[in-house]
Amino acid sequence: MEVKLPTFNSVFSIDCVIFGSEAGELKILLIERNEEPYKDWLALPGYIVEQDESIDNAAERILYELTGLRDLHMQQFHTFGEVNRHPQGRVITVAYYALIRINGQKELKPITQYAKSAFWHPVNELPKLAFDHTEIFQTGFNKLRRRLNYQPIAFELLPEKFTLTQLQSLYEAVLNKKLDKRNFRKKMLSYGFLKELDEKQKGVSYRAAKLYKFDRRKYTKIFQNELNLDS
Amino acid sequence: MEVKLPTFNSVFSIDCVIFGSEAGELKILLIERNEEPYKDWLALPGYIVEQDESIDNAAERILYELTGLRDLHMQQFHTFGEVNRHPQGRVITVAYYALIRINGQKELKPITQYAKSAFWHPVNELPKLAFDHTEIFQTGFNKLRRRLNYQPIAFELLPEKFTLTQLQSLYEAVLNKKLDKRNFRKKMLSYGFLKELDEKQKGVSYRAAKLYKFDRRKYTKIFQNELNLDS
DNA sequence: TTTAATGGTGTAAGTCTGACACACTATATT
DNA sequence: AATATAGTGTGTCAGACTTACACCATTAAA
Repeated sequence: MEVKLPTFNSVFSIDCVIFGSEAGELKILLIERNEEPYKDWLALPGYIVEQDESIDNAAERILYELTGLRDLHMQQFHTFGEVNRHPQGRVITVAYYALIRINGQKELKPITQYAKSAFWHPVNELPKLAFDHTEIFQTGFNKLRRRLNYQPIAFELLPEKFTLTQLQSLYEAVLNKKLDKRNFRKKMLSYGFLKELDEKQKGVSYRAAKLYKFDRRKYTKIFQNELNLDS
Repeated sequence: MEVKLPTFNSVFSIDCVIFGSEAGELKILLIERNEEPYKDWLALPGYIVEQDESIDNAAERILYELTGLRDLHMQQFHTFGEVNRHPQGRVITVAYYALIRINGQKELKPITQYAKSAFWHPVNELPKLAFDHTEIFQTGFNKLRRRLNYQPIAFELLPEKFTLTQLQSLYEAVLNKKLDKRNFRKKMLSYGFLKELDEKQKGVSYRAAKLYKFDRRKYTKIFQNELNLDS
């Protein structure tokens, strides 16, 4: 005896909380909606999952179609399933987040008509967002904070070569508190996955700082154990 | 101009990974399915979400209907959205987990016909489970491990009065490694949320151990800050 | 009374954390 | 050439925490 699946019971969608950093400031990727409901509002990039794609793939596709960005390593962090999240019916959403270095090369440009534009916006002074996106953003931001405490993920946000001061500012922006310069440097260097370069910062009108880069091989070696548990 | 929601695109369900401990052994709650597909297989308690209930409510309802247990504090930990998880079509599942003390009083008894029975099974030597439930269980177990490292959640699993050795055994079962007795006791007691009782263990044929209970008020006070970040 | 089984306890070495202040250097300005 | 400016780069100490490690105490049963 075959038993059939019940008919579909929900609309299923993805929202993306993408953090970037630029000019020492932590930013988040937003789009301007071009569709009702909330037409013309700002929102997190998000859309509906297709029936024949996994949610991880859907997240990549949707982000790409709405913003032009691809190949980020997004991770889901929470699923929002209240009944009245969407004014027109039941929608359940898995939220993903990722970190990325912002650089001019990667152009932000929606592929589909559903977004008018995509752009980076500072995480402070965030405007009102469509749907429950403010809550989704907050949850994602908290997740990022907690994670930063036990995994050095900040490198994803920085250019390839960076100074220790830049790294520290980023930590301070995410954790929202001042850190002690000497202790911060001591600790970061003690991990052993920062590679000191023979280069210095350029174009500054004061003593130039040494540049470092992130040694992913050493990092992986060191954080192997923690990562193994991370599924 | 009104734009309608697309028609529903998925079946949405919940699975529950419920940990309990009994006789010093860590166990998980399973059901015997009474429905195709996977009729007669063992599985995690799980079922389909209704259109008019939030996923958190759905999780409580479903667990109750399949096992008779209620009022646990479940938390979602991951959403499974591969395309071919279910042999009959697209199903997306949010997995929840919770900890509970097993005691004889709470009878396990399915309310609905969808489960033949519900029972506790040791987490070691787990049999093959229906669908991708083995993977869901593993992910949940890893989550539990990581969480135990920064929150003393083990109390949820123990009877009201317990000995330090019982507490330690539970930690060892979850973390899957031996701990040093003296260091473990020192550390647990140093937190200050264990209340020493004037009672001792009974019915053992060796020196009886002191009983302790968990002081939830102090615990909350101490872990307030960490919890605030935990959304 | 002896045995078997588990309960209960302290110390020392090493590691990590957090607090704290000043000289150095590159450029821009006069 | 001298000086101002702005951020770079560095060491130490105290306290807290972590880890390793071994033996006597108590109870019930034989």
